[in-house]
Amino acid sequence: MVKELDERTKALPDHIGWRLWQASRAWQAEFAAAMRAAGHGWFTEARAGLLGHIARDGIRQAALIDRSAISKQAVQQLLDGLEAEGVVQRLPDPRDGRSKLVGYTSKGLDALRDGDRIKLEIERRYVGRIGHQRFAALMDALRALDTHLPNAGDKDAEVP
Amino acid sequence: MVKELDERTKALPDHIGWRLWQASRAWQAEFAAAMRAAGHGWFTEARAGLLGHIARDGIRQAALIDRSAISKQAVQQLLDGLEAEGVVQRLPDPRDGRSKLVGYTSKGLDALRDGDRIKLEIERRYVGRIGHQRFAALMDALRALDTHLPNAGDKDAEVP
DNA sequence: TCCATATAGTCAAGATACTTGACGACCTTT
DNA sequence: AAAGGTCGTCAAGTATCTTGACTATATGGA
Repeated sequence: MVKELDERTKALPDHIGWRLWQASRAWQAEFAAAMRAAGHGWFTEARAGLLGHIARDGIRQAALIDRSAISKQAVQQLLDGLEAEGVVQRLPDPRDGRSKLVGYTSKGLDALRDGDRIKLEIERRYVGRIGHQRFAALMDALRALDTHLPNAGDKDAEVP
Repeated sequence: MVKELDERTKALPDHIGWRLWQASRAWQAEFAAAMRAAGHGWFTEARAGLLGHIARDGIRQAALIDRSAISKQAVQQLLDGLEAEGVVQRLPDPRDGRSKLVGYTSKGLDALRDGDRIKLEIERRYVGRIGHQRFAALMDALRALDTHLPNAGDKDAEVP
């Protein structure tokens, strides 16, 4: 009946949202730490979320805003930071005077390569922990869910 | 070969971390929106993350700090906000003059009840989307992973 | 062609959610 | 009772994200 032990062994929430949140945060933290340890000190979880939407061959900034679940101003500020770090660059779109094309610098592409390696390492560790079968089932279920988020700054996002 | 269409159909990342992140963010957004719609306007995702660690019968603040993956000052500030909203209350620990016991007010317990209902609704929708079997496999794999995070402000968290 | 309207990006200001550092109050151990 | 650890707090700063207002460019009719 020791109170201290009680508190440490007390049951945590055990529903899908909680489990997803815990797993996601743990993965992000592990990945970001490994990236920073690999020499990419500019790497943060917020920036990672944005970079995930930027294909290797670049993307129009407006399309990036569409895909991200954050406001266009937030995207802009993150891009400002990434550009200042020399990870991405914004070039004028020759086909549209309003538009900017967001692409990686060579520094950015280097980071992507390290990121791919780290992802595989983490994945291997996960497979080791829960087995191939469970891991495959996890990916399968997550793909089937195919969740997507509305854009924060977009008032009409609810209308299908 | 329309560029616009290309950008919208271009493949997103498809690794475990990305999928977890997308699923987690979508769940959180859905849950928080439903909570606010249910009259709990004070509900935010950051606060939700903390409340998840507070059992119905309360917890010592120090234990809460232990469990959360954020600094003790962050926990404190979130508690300050929740206390100001009348959701939780901090009482002195009769057994330790330094310690505070964090517990729910009746308003907080009301929110927990609504939260439980909303969780089940979302879960039902997920099961409808991917089927019982996939959903069970998802929960099973996430439980097996049993991820946990180190505390941010704790320098010695790495030492086992 | 010219105007109305929509789209792309930016600038500015502010809120929220964190961080590190310093500190006072209390407990425990010797 | 003195030393050192734990618990909570105060203060200040940073990163991330929001809303609002604005400019420049494109588009689609009248």
